[in-house]
Amino acid sequence: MTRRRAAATDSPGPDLHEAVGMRLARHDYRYTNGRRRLVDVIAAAGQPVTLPDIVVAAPELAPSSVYRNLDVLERSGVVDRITSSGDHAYFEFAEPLLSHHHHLICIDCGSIEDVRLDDDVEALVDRSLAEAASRTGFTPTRHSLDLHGYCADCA
Amino acid sequence: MTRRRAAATDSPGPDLHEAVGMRLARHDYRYTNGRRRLVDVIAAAGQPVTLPDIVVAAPELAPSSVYRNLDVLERSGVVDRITSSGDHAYFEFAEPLLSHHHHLICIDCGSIEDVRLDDDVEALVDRSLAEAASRTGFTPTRHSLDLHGYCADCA
DNA sequence: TACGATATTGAGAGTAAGTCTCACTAGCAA
DNA sequence: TTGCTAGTGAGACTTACTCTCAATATCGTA
Repeated sequence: MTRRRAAATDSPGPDLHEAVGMRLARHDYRYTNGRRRLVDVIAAAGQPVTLPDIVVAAPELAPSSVYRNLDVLERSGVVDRITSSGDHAYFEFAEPLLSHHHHLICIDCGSIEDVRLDDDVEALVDRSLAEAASRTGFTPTRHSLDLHGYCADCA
Repeated sequence: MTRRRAAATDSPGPDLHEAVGMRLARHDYRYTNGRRRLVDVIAAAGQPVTLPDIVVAAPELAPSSVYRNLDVLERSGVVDRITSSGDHAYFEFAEPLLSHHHHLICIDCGSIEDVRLDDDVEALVDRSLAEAASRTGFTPTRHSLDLHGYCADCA
């Protein structure tokens, strides 16, 4: 409600679309108009979005296509899927399209907000986790450090 | 497959049932036979379980009752729900019934394994998160630090 | 122990997030 | 332009989970 990662209303720079296009091409996917529009909506939101958020912001996008394209974007490393306890999954840009951060997840209304930590904390967490994972033969790709509780509205 | 939190096959001590019973009573819930059986199954698994896991282990439990009782146990602070990208939600005992730990989540098969970190890492993470949360008016109840990647079987 | 009030149970119907199908269209290579 | 393949969209479909309601178990009280 209060914070925005950046100016949320203006269109993203050409660099974002270029980066997305390259990731899609690397996986032999085309960067169609519908996918470009979807990327625009996610960028404009400036925070994790659900499918209803997307189709409200861009009613011309067919829900079935949005679901399919979110899957394509996830496979291409453009988008991360966040599954909270709410009804819908949330989506936001993956690293490094979005700088590393974490989430404040409201266990009442299910809303998700972004938060960032100090670099040295991140480094320590990564080292500790990598060490613990290697003991069990696990190959990590990313970590998610989320805080569960009540948002300002639900407290 | 390899690790077990404790002897997984024998029945839990009376202290677990006592602790669960107290938490239920605090929320005006009864500790019925079905709920006791459900707690037994979760304890015997020694790792996060899904609804199919539960009804396979205890076919006498009706799925609708298991869902309802998992909800009751979650409200009472007995159980935590873990929503991964897989089809089913996972459930395991909440703290302090189970000591603080984190998860290795396989992004291929959806399996979830437990892992523990050093206390000083935990303390640092908690301090950093609490500080970041207080800035936005968020009231934290717990944190979840999960590692996403490929398990030994899917790597 | 018996009884009354109420929480819980279980079978099945219902809900809805997300996936699949398939005819049609857009994008790319030659 | 032409042919081939990837992408689209409307709607049917799947299924994890919730809701309903009559039957039953549990608990406090006498």
